Amino acid sequence: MTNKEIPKDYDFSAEQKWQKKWEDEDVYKFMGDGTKPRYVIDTPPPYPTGLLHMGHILNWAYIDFNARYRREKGMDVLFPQGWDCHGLPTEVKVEETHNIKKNDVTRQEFRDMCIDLTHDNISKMREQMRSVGFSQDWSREYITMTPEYRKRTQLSFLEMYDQGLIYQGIHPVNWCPRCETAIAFAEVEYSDNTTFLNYVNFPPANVPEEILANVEGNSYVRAADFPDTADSSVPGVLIATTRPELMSACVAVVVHPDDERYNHLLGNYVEVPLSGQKVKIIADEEVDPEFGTGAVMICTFGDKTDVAWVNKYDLDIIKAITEQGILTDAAGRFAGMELKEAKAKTIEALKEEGYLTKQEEVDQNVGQCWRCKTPIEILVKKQWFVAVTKMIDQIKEAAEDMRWVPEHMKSRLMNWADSMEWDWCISRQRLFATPIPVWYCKDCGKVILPSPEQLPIDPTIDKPLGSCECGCSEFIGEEDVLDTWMDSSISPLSIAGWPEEGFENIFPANIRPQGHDIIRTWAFYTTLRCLALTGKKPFDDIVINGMVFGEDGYKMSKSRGNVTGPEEVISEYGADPLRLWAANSVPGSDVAFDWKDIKHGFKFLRKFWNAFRFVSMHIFDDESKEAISNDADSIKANLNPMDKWIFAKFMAVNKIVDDAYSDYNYATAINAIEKFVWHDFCDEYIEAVKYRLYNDEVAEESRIAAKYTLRTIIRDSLSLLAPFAPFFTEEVYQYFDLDDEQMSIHNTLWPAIDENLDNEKFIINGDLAIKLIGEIRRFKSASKIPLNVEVANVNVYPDSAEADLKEVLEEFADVISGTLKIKDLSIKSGEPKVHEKVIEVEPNMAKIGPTFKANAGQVIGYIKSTAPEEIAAKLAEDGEIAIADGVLTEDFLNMKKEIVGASGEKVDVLQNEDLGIILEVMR
RNA sequence: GGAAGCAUAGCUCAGCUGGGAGAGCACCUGCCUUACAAGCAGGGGGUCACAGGUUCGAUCCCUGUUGUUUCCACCA
Repeated sequence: MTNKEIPKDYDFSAEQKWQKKWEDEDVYKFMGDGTKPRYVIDTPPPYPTGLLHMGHILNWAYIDFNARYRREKGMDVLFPQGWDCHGLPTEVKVEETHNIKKNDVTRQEFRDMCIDLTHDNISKMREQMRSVGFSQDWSREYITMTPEYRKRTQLSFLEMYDQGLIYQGIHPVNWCPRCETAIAFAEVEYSDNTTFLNYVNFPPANVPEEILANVEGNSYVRAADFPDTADSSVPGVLIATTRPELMSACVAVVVHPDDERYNHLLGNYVEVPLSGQKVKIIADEEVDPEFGTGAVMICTFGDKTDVAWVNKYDLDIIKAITEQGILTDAAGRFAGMELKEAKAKTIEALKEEGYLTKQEEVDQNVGQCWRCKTPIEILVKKQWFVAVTKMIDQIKEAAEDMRWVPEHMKSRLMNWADSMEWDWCISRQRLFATPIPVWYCKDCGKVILPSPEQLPIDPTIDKPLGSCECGCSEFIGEEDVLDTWMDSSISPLSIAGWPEEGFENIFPANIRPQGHDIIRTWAFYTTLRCLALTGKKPFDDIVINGMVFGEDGYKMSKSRGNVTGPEEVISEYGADPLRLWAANSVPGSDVAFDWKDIKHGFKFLRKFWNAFRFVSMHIFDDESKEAISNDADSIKANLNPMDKWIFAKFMAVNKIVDDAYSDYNYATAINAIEKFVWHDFCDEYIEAVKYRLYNDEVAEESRIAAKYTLRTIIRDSLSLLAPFAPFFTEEVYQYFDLDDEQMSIHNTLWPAIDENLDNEKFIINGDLAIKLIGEIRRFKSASKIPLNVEVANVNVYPDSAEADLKEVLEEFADVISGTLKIKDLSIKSGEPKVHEKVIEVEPNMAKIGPTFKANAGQVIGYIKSTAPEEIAAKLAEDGEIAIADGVLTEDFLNMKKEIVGASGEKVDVLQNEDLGIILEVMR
């Protein structure tokens, strides 16, 4: 490909060509044959909305960097892609687009529509992922709605049921009246609003003993059993409530045991206004006497505390709300009303009948459905549960055994585990989800499970293989379906092929990348499920990515209008700059999108391209081709000190970048690469090598060594950059002469460290030369001498006290004079004819501190209070100053000197204290 | 109410286990130097939020305060 014209500017429009090449050549194929160490990524299965947003880009960019890096390090990488299909949003979308309600068609028809929509969305997102250059092995794709996946989900249900970890029970559940389904606590989010706290008088009720005897164990007497109506005007207990519409479900009044206002009333009964039941006054420590009136009515159920109290005191349950959020017959005159209406009417009635004494505004934190934002209710329903509370300790242990990046994210999971009070409700009253694989015997009601071979099943359609123990052969299929987290929480098992033989070779995964917003759901549930099903933790490392904010610093949202779509960036700058933006961030922290960063990435690639273009003009000719292919070893013997410098620098950068990639510190990696390529290689090395390429007087060996160095550095730099910029690096790589032209850079290995060139001395020496070059450049710049104009003569006077300095400079003399166009450069011995004057003496804390310890302050005081010249004079005479039980020498000081007087009027004198060098420049 | 993160140059952020602080962008000054002017060379700019403490020495460790973000929480 060397004869090909290399375009003047980098053209990113070829990106898709490379993407196709990679897929055609199966560059990302996971072999799984054990010939290479395996590296398994438990990629998140996104919800198929049909649109990839910046948050996805950030998350997947991290995953892709990691996958590509591990491949370069010789690992067999499994980077699968899954899709978490089931859920309400798709159902809603289907209803919208087909303009139907889910009950207008059969269950199967509705599901089919959901499946079609999901397939469409997946293929859109798959294309977008390709356009960003993500390197999934698409042959390993999984889709949670397919029969194969459902089989696994249902099998996992059966296994956990057999272990007693899944059970059916009557429990309070969080209920979304709009979605008409139970939801898990993890799906409840809280929002602040204000409401009225209503002060309601519960008048005293004198319930006769004989009636109380009939209600033993219960805290309340139904209005029907003791209809005597109390007088609203007689003060009983004043309770404060934000939910007056639930008064009909009140089963007790609770106060703090030490509250003197009420403790004489404990055990007495009061009448609940409007609905008329008589409830007992009981005591509990949880009541805050400071809030409201210090007296609380317990309803079944207004909130989570009610549930706790009902359980604690074994109170009766009055079902006051239907699944649709309508009041039941228990609500008497308010039956059939929606909650909002009932609340208004109740308050009205309380006012009219004289029960309501006061209303005050309070802040409230109300739980709502995370998908539709409808306030949740607590209902008592028969539901399926996973026994989370049995497994808390195991989960915490497993979490301790994982490597969390960043570390502090672990506490989110730990806190969540510790706050777990209820089991995980996994049944949902929806359609588009994995069916719960059970039947009930029509006669005896026994739960009938399918055999594993039968799976997947839909119990509303399929039938059990045999009949029930009781002889009955008619069954009712469970209509409820599973929470979608039941699907996605087996992802690391699914990608490993569980339960098929050999899945242990691919499980646990090496890494779980995910957002911090789903630690309490996905990470938590996955850990739980994998422990239950295999006894093992699901992954070794868990790397958390942050959220993406818009350019204005707020979370990207349509309503705020600060959304930038990835496709917008890609069409303008290509995918690689977008990836570089993602790279330049710290895992776990939130990142703001910024066009400036995109442009910077683009500029870096163009800089790299230009460097390559320059290099390409020299390394693809016959001379270097032949020499390099024939005898690399003898070329290495001829490396000039500048060549050794850039090689040694490269070895150092190689190690830094290698470590950074393996620690997920992508910002460190990209910054190190950029600094090396842009500044060390382009600004310093290329400038210092040009004279060897252009000047015919330079020996051929030197020229070939330069070409070899240029070629190797640029080639190997591509490898460091390849995980970040796969398209760009492939494009450049393909210009190189290859043994196998079809080979992709993404099938090549990480550059090895050359021990002979990994030498810090080369770096130190080269840095010295570069500083000197900079010093003279600065002089030319300040003297308005164009950099390409020749300078007649420069005398260099290295400080004779600095060991080896003269030798090093002599080694670099050619480079220095060649780079700066100095006609005659001499490295002199001895001192120039100038005087030095010490004008400032600064203490060197790094040396004084450890030596003088507690006396350091005294030493510093001396240095600051003594004239610089006096200190210099003493040192010049004795070489040391006795002070504070110690000896102060020049090593402990940073002395700033100035040159006084020059050796001749036509000579400019420069000095560089760092280097210990004085220069005489003759123009 | 509980827990956690963050606070460093005008802006966005780096700063590994304590030894007088860096990058990019922005700004200023030069230069069309045969890869690159969307470039190169040079430059200005910071009591490292505040107050204490440990230490010879703190941007870094400890305590508190303030501000900010996130996660969690039953205040009826």
